[in-house]
Amino acid sequence: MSASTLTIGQLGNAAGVNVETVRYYEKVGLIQPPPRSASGYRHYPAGVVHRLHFIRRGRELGFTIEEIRALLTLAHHPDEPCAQADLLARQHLAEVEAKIADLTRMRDELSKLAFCDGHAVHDCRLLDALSCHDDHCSVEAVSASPT
Amino acid sequence: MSASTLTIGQLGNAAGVNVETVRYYEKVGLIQPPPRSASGYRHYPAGVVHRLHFIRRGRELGFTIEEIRALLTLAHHPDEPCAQADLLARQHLAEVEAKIADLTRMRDELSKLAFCDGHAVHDCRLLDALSCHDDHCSVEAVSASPT
DNA sequence: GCTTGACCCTGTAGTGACTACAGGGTTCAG
DNA sequence: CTGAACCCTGTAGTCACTACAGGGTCAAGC
Repeated sequence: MSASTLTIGQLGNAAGVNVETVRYYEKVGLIQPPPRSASGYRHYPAGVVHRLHFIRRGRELGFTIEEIRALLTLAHHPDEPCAQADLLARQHLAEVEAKIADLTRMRDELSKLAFCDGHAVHDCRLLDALSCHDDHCSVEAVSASPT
Repeated sequence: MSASTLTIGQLGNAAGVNVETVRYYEKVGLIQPPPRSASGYRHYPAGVVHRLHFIRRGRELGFTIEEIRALLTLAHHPDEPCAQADLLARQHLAEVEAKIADLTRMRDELSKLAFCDGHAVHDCRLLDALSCHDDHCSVEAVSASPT
């Protein structure tokens, strides 16, 4: 093999990305289909490591594939203003913050009801909290369902 | 229709769950297939509202379908100790906390690099942060890929 | 030259928890 | 009797991979 190119395994190793994932990124168009050897093996120019690394960093920060596609396009036009990249980052930050708020609510509710340490089920705070105590439905209604 | 039973739409309304989702829960075995009318319509006993509500609350707290299945089974045995429900809740709380930690790291990284407000792309902190600055790969390597 | 094991290929199906049709049938009020 | 609102089944789509099945290729050691 040529010294200046990489097999898909070497590329994956270099960028910290699974081989299957590299092929997936090719399929969805995040990386170009590389030249092939006579036997059909992919041979990547070394620069692709950088692109793949960019993609991985983006994923680690929680950007979607589509957002990364947009960011890569922006990165190809270094002289244009980066207002769009800015907007993407702001929107993404807002989404992440919303998810944190969601999970924090969950955590607070969960830690309120954990833990009863071996009571019988009919006293369990968790199962109790999940159940409904309106007049029109009773615990028996749940328990009555056959197993 | 009998006054004591509910159509799937009425059930969904009563428990705050989408009709399609009710059918999905039946398919995966969270709720029993109800009796059908001559024309094939599902007719639910009123108690199912309670069970569906239990499921919805569980989902809101982030439990998976399989966890809810286990909790429902536990709820059917009110005289056994609830150590297992406890364990599920503890594990789930740990997962939620791990997710919060993950997202918080993301948020911190994101808010560090947002926002450059209209600089050109080659100065953009976001794109810069995604890029790699090791010797073996250059920004040109990314920009060189055709669009 | 042959074997062995590590690597590579394609294509498909699975994950979780729904959601969104397509293409029909039923019910009921006006 | 008509039309809207509801119901049915079954399939495919979502997202970002991951896991095969069932092959082919390559390089090193004997």
